[in-house]
This record gives sequence, structure tokens and C-alpha cells, in this order.
Amino acid sequence: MNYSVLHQRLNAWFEKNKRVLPWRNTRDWYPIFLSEILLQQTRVKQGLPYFHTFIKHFPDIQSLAAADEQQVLTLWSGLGYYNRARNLLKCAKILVHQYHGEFPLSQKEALQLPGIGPYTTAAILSLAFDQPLAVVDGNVIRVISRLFNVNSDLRLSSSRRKIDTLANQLLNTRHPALHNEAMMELGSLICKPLQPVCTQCPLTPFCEALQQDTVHKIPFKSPPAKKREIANYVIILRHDHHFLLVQRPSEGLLAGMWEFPVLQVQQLNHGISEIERLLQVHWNMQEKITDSGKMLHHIYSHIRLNYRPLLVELEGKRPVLPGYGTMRWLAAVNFHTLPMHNAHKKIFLNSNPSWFNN
DNA sequence: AAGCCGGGGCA
DNA sequence: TGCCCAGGCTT
Repeated sequence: MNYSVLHQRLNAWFEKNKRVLPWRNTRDWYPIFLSEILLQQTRVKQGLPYFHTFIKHFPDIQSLAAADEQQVLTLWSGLGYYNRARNLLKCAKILVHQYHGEFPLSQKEALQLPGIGPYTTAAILSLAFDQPLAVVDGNVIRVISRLFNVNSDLRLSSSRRKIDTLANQLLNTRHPALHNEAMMELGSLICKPLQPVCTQCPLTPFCEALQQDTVHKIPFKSPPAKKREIANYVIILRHDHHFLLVQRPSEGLLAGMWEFPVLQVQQLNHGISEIERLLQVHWNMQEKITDSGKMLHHIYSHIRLNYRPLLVELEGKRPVLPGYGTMRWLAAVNFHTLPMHNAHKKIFLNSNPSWFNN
């Protein structure tokens, strides 16, 4: 197929409408690499402040490779998918120590790097080095599936392979970087999931879904599985104006992130005296509980976490909590020095100020 | 192939 | 409330 007219219209639209972003208009692979890791499953607007933070602390791959993991996690705190941060650091070390501080120019070698999958490989090699690899992210999947009226279930990997083939056939091999950025930008600004702005789309003459009037139901994804539920009592232990923070296990949900101690239960409907008995049984504590009076919840992609914050003022000896490893007593003003996850950040940002004053 | 892994914005 | 986002790793 000859897509020269399509390429021309797409590129003209992009040059006129592209957003100004700090990792654009450069062929320096480091900011491109950093932005691609930060933006995995993350909107540009959400990742942007983190990009500035990371560039400021780590202006080059050498300074990043020399960083401490806790520091990287603390800077990453709040962005989610924390293994991305750990893999970013691992990857930087490999690039510095095994690749002389350069990014490998082969697809095969790039794919071996931690946190670098098919998308990020194609993105870095095409955007920074103009290699002819089509990027296929959420935006491109949408644009391609509508352009070619692909109505198969995109939860199936066979559908994903079909999109990948089409994207590479459509790739403008004379200007891979320009083409890939334009495709993603079109998906982000025009060919949106809901209410796409077809009236402003430069590709309407080529869009099969528009001609078949199927734009609203493409791309098609079969319904996801139901979220599993978790219920936690969040026990805020206060002693001499300090609060106990504990580190989660090194594997699983929110691995290694810091939080208030929690008691996982089936239901959050116990009476206060019953919860006090639970504390006695599990943590050998006999203090009285102050109820926040609030039930909160936090939605993850595949989990619904319900939780109920409770305050416990400790008078005497500090307790030992079985099941937890590292723990630390901190004043509330110093919470930001540890990588906490957002569900528990919300607790002290939103709860009764008297709990955390002083 | 399917499940796991966060958080925020939008309708 | 449900869906999606410049995806990747593990089993």
C-alpha cells in the first residue's frame, strides 16, 4: 500500500497541533528514555511534574545510576506502579556499567533491559535514533483499529498482533520519529476513547470505521473480571507526637512502600471494643481506640481496598508488631521523607487535623 | 494467555 | 461508577 497522502496529512496536522513537551525536539536519548518509563500507563499531564523532578535530581544517566533506591522510590512516590522505579534504576546501572552510558541500538539488546518492553524499545529507538519501528501504545491501538475497522476483541493477543502488523505497514519509514509521535498525538488529542473529534481529524478520508459508522464501538474490549476486595483497619499509632510507619513486604501489592500498620479483616463492621480485642490478640496491645468515624476506599486497577482509620494513643512502651519488618517513628512533617503510597497519604491529608498536629 | 501492578482524570 | 492512560513482568 502507498500511504504517502496519509503520511503527508498526518505530519502536517502534527506540526501544527503538537503539544510542547520537554522531551520533544531533542535527539538526546536520555530525556526520551526517562519520559517513556515515566509515561507507561500514565497520562502526560500526570507524569510531567515527575519528569521535571527526575531531570533535576538526575540530569544524566550516570547520576541516575549512582542513585539510592529509596531516594528514587521517594521521588516516584504517588505515581504508582513502583516496580517501574526499581527497574529504572536497575536499567540505568546496566546502561552505565555494561553499555558505557549509551543506549543499545539493537531491538534485541534493548528488550533485555529491565522495564523496557516492546513499546518502550520501539519508542526510544525510533524517537531518539529514527529507527523504522512502529510504536504501539494505547493511543496507536485506537487509531489503527479505527482506521482499519478492526472489531476483534483487543483483550486477545491475536488482535494485538494484528494491530502491530498494521501499524508497521502504515509506518512512514522515511520519518519514523515524526510518524510515531504524530500517531500518538492524534490518538491523544483527536481519536479519543470517548467522543473522538472526527470533524478535526486529518485522516477521515482513510478511516474505515468512520465510513462504516462504527467509530463509537471500536476498539472493542470484552468486559474485565470483577475486582477483588480487601478490607483493612488502619491503626495510627501515636506516641509523643510521633507516628509509626511500617514498610510493606518486598513483593506483591505496593511492594516495599511505607504505610500505617493495618489489620486485614473480612468486614469493617466490628464495634470499637471488638477491634480493641483484635489489637490485644494480634499485637498484644491494650490501649483505647479513637474512631475516625469515616470509611474510605481506594480503587486500584484490579482491587478495591476498603479501609477505616483508627487512632491509638500509646502511653508507655512502644509495641512490636509481628509480621512487619522495618518500622520507623516519624513526626507528621517528616512523612514525605519516606516512599508512602497514596491510599495512606490520603489519610493524613484528609483526616481530622487534630490527629496529626504537633 | 492471564493475572498482577497505581493513581488520576473524565463523562 | 467505569474506563483508560506514551506497558511490563510473572506464572
